[in-house]
Amino acid sequence: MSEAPVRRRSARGQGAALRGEVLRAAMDLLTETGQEDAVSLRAVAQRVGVSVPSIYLHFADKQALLDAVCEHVFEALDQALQAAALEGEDAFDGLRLQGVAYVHFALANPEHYRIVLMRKHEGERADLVMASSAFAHFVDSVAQCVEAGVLEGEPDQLAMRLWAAAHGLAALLVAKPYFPWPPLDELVDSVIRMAGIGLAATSRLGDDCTMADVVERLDRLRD
Amino acid sequence: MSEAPVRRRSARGQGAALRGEVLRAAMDLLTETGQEDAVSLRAVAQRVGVSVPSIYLHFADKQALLDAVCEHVFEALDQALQAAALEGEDAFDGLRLQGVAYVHFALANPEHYRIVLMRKHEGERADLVMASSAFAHFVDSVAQCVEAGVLEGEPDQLAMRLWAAAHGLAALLVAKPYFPWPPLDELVDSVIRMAGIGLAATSRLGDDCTMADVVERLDRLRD
DNA sequence: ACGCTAAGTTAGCGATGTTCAGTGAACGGC
DNA sequence: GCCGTTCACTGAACATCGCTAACTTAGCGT
Repeated sequence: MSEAPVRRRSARGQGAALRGEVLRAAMDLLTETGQEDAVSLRAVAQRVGVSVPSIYLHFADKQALLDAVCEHVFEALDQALQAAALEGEDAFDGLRLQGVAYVHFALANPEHYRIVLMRKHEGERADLVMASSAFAHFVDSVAQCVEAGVLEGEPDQLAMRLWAAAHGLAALLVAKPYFPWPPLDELVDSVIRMAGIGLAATSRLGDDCTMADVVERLDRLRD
Repeated sequence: MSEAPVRRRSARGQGAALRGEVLRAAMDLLTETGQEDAVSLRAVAQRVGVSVPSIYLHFADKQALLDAVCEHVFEALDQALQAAALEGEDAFDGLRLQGVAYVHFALANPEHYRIVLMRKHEGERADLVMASSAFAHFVDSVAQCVEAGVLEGEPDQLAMRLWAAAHGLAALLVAKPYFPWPPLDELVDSVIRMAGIGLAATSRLGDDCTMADVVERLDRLRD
């Protein structure tokens, strides 16, 4: 139960080395246990082979440690999205693939995703999302679709709407894993398409047309 | 600070009365403080004027108490959605209004919403969502749209997709209140319309058409 | 060898969820 | 009128949590 790795004290200038070890221990603990409250400072300290207060030499408090974890997660998410975007046949298809990749990322790292995006972040720590390049890159992708004429409007506003849809599915799947969901791939695909096509339609047809109006127009497309 | 209401012990057969008082105290504490961790068993007990272990006479553990709170919240949400549905001009418009009402409910009861829908519920406690009549009623509303020919497919599947979109926006607004959101009413309206119209389009045009395909068709509707 | 300081520890505080043994009042039976 | 049982509830304690203050140890320059 109790592995005491007997960590050697860092050399004189290398005090910051502990920071990296603590961070990695926290991330590993999170992925292994799969539940946030298993990541106690005592558990992290023991895994590193160090005493608890030593963590405070490099992180202001537990939340700061979790924030650092989140930063790493956001970078990984950013890379996943950028990789997905490149696979698309065109800009709009790239958007779709990013949506799918987004949900899959959340499913692959549920506890990380929860900490980053399902916790209440307020005040100074709130801009973690904005500070990440992931959101900025996604807005860029949306802007490409606007330039291509597929979407119309302000890219950041459009991006938020798509983000909401993707996050909704991701968050529900993470929070309610035992809900009787249909086969995942189908569900993800359908929700992402719904959002993409819905955004294209609403942004191009104007925001003031009624929903019934649009449905009527859809009828004419039937043939 | 410390109000000790000196609660009188319940009469012989009325032991269950305490359950109601504890439940109400927990709900009030949640709405007043606005943060979940302010609802400690000691805080609840003190507010009721009773000792801590007495709570365990009526709730298996703290989570059971929170579950009971959630049950009440779901009932209120159900009523809000049903009231909103009646305002719609038709079934599809009723769906839209339910979406708007859903997000507004979350914004009005952010901490309750978080506990119910943004926490991990697993195992036996997972069916809290399914057990609530709110979801069933919403599926009924979707079914009416299917019967009216506005949507096509299995109502419960369609309902999940709309739920995902609405929840996504609600969850983001609750979790990131300091994010630079655009004006709320516009945002909510646009996301709900995106989902509704997107679902109508994807369900009627078939799931296998490409997104670019649909966009091309939308172009023809321009005039 | 000495001193300074970086690097880390020991001990402890208050708060949390939870459990166990016990207490006092109300009721039924005799 | 007394007794035993049961109901409603309490006091004290445990383990764990985040966090802090005060202390110790190891390594560098001189």
